[in-house]
Amino acid sequence: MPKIQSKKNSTKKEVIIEKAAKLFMEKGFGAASMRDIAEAVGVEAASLYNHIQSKSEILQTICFKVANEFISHLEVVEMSNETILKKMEIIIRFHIRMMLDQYEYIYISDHEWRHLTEPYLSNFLNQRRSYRKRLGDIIEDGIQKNELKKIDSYVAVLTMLSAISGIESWQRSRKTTSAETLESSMVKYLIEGLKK
Amino acid sequence: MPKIQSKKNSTKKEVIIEKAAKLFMEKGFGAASMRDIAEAVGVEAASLYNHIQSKSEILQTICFKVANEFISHLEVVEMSNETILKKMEIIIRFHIRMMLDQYEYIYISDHEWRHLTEPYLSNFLNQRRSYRKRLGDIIEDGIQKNELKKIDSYVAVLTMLSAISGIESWQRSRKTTSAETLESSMVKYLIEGLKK
DNA sequence: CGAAAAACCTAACACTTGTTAGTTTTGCTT
DNA sequence: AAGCAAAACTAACAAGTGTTAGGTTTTTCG
Repeated sequence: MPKIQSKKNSTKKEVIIEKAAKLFMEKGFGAASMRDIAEAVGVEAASLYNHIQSKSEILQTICFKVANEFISHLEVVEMSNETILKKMEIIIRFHIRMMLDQYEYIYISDHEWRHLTEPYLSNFLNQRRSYRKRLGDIIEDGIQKNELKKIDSYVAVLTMLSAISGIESWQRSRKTTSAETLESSMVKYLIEGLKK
Repeated sequence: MPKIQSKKNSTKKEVIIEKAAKLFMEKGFGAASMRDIAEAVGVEAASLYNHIQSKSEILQTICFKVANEFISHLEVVEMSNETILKKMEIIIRFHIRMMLDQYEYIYISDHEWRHLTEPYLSNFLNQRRSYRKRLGDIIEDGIQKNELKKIDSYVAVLTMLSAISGIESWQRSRKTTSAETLESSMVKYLIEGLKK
């Protein structure tokens, strides 16, 4: 029977990854040491290796967990019977929500993937390229159906995605700008620039 | 008389910073070692210290060079007699151009500033906050003058800036998407979402 | 040329890195 | 209470970190 940890119904491995994520975000993957992570978990560095195989594995877990969530969601949207505009809105909202709910994981997957080692690095980049391609296809579909402004679909995808994933610096002013304001304002900005 | 280096009319210090920038971008500030930088310059690690004071100084130089360029430009735009919409377009175009011309420096200033040490870190963050505030003020001015859509100005600034600074991944597909296409498509996207 | 200055080199420092080995403690099941 | 496995510990490793000291070569310039 799998070992279940005290708090939060989470494995110790999950606790380690969670604490590591926070540190990777604050100091960067390279600058956050195993001893830092161990201290955050409340244990000696060597003890971490009872639960994980390497520092790299932590980064891999985080990056692919995020990638898989986005790909799964995209699959659902692609299959759905919504208008193109609605599809785009759904995707944008999903990205913003992910950013708000799982800020640290998303941040790491966005900024620290460079430190992945092969073959994980290539794998990750392939998945990302494919995701963007499929998003671009949706937009081109929308242009052809005359639902969207005529715009370079690749640039539009990049603009959209980076606009959303750059909300990092918003995080600390959560008090002055609520999540709802952020989401609705951003959707408004990003969608009304697309609508014909 | 100041020492002038062989190629490109640049000081050796500038060469070091240039090479370091490339490495900081590829591997991150923490993972790029002085010995890596030295090798790129074609010299031993210790010799670097004839031209710079520390690894930190390189990062500081890059971050504040970028910050100053943006602030200077903003000052000019603020003083000008353009419409608000035109002002925003000028700023957006400037950001995109900077991204294309000085990709490495901008990338580092955007992503590696976390590794600045005090008091430079606080200083940098203050400058950034002030820049965004002033950009937000322009937008609010535009809303009041009925030139722009009614939108949360802070969210708009963040959306705009992060959309632009996230073009990192575009860099390697320069062949398929020209700089002109990128700039015009992006301006179209970002401006027409603002125009009333 | 000859001297001063600038730039470079080798060697070393004190410290941190990820990780392994071997041992001891913890906590559950019989 | 005994036994067993999981998980913690201490100690150490080889390699890499930024940086300094001191000596040697190269460049500059009168």
